[in-house]
Amino acid sequence: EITWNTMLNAYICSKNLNEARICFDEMPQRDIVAWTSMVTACVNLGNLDEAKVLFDSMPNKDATSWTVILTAYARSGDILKAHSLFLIMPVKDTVAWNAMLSAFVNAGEMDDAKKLFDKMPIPTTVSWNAMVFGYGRLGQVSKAKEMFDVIPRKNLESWNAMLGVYAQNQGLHQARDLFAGFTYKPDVISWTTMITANANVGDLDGAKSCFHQTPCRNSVSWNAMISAYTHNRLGKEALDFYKEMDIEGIEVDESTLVVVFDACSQIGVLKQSQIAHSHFLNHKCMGC
RNA sequence: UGGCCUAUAAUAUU
Repeated sequence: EITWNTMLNAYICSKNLNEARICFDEMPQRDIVAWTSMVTACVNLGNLDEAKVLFDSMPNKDATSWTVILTAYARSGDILKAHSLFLIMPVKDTVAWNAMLSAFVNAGEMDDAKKLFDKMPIPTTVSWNAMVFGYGRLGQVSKAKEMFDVIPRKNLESWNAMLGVYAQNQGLHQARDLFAGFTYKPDVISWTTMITANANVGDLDGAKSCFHQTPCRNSVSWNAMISAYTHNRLGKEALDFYKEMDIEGIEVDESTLVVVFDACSQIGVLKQSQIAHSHFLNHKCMGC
């Protein structure tokens, strides 16, 4: 049963829904995990309607399966549907509460989010983190900070979330202070956030310094640095950085292409075509 | 073996 599920997941991971479905149909017995995996697969491939049909035909459902479909509707923008699913699901565990909370948060509905948060039987660090993030999104930095300050057991994500609030609201000095007081070793996300915090107020030297201090730099670090330049209308510097990325053999992703395209629009036509050419070559090798 | 929070880009909202 577990090996069947492992096989099913292998098909799902390779985005091979048809094979997954055949595997699913041929399984001697389909447990709740197999059903939920299939629903998740449909959701992840953007097929919400099919996911709902599958969900409705599940012989039994637990909090996990309800949460999958709830989150799917929330992400599709149908917050009302998500909420009605939340109301009718028979057993709500902490993850389900957090999923509904994030649904409100991502919709920018912080009043609803706060009401739900206050009603949560067992708020977790994830719940507080979501609230911090949500206030920050709306530019309510002080509210975010008040929430952050009362998180009983902060994890690294809590610190990163608060750092992100400052970064997105032009609070470079506050970001620096917070960063200096981290009780965890900053990870690549913390550092990328610091790059953005600097870039958002035009401090490119600061951004570059953070970039160079980043341990285990990944594509996102590079993308952040390239866009630091483009946001400050420095297309040439952005493209120089991209070339460096290319030389270092860092994997280019869709964000890289978008950012570099932006940089191209800031420079001359001749260079644009050269860059476009090398992008094309890189693009052909992606996703292998 | 399946579901929730934090980084870069775009989009939407402001």
